[in-house]
Amino acid sequence: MQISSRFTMGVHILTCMAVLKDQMPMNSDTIAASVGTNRVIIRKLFGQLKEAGLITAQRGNNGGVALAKPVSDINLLEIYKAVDSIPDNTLFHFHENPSTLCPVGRNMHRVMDGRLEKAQKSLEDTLEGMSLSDVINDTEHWIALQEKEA
Amino acid sequence: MQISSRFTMGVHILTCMAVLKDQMPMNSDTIAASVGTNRVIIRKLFGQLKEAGLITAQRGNNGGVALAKPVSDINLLEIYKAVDSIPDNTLFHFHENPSTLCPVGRNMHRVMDGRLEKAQKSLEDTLEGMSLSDVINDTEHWIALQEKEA
DNA sequence: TTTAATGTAATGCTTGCAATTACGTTCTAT
DNA sequence: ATAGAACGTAATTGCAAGCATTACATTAAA
Repeated sequence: MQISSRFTMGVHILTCMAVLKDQMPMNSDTIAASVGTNRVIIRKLFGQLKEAGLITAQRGNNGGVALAKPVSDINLLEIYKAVDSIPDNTLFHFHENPSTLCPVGRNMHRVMDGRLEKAQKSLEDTLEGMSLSDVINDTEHWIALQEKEA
Repeated sequence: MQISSRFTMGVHILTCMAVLKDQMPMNSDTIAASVGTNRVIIRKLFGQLKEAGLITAQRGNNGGVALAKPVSDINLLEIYKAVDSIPDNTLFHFHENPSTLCPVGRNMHRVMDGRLEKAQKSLEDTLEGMSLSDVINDTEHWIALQEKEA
């Protein structure tokens, strides 16, 4: 199985908010158009990003969302954890009913759980080392190049 | 989402084959009982493990499966790749239709693809560094402890 | 008070996993 | 030869999750 696209959508949302800041306040319609999905999907993600303290949201006329902290203080792991509701240390799905009678089945969890945690942690550590501000810089770099060409 | 339990089942199968080697040749019924699933599930995994060159299978009376190489030559990444059919570099599911009109949407793939690959690779590198023989040793260690207690 | 925005409940569609039944195929032992 | 044991595989079902969509509730500014 794959990790859901909510993660890349979450990064996309925050990048939009930073790069298109002259269009603030951003709303779910604008972002949904950029992401290519429905506004309700975006609003659900707003809720999760807000919950994680990454954005603030304002209802009402001229409402919309805004970044809650400097983008240099946000890393990709935070976004991943905010939107991809995988409980801790369960990226790998263990088969549930190994036999307690078989000496191998009886010990599989004991033997494997630590290894699975370690594998998951290396993925998460890598994401943690990636800053949202770098993603934004790269995006702006490409936009600048494309504007020069045009 | 989670990575399917086929991975942990695959490790379980190979561990059974190594640890319970006095019961060879192993068959799908015995292993299905240890894993706690149906024999057809196990046979499908046999097919994938065979495809990956990890085991051999013999039909017919007194058939069954056997390890195709020394367990010290098998690492957990091989098992993962054998059974968890995630095409290369697609552990993360990217949202499919970012707008080409929006300067952010237009560049999301360019900016993110390399980062996602890198994150996936750290998970895979960690699995690659884990040997099946270590898993088997740990399992046998626990079995020995439990036999001493009894 | 109108309007624009988020929040959320309900529904449907699709996909993938796991389990199961049933049957086909192959090989050994007698 | 043939009976039986084993893998191989097709078809079906149940179930859960993701994503999309519609509809409506709530909020707040102009």
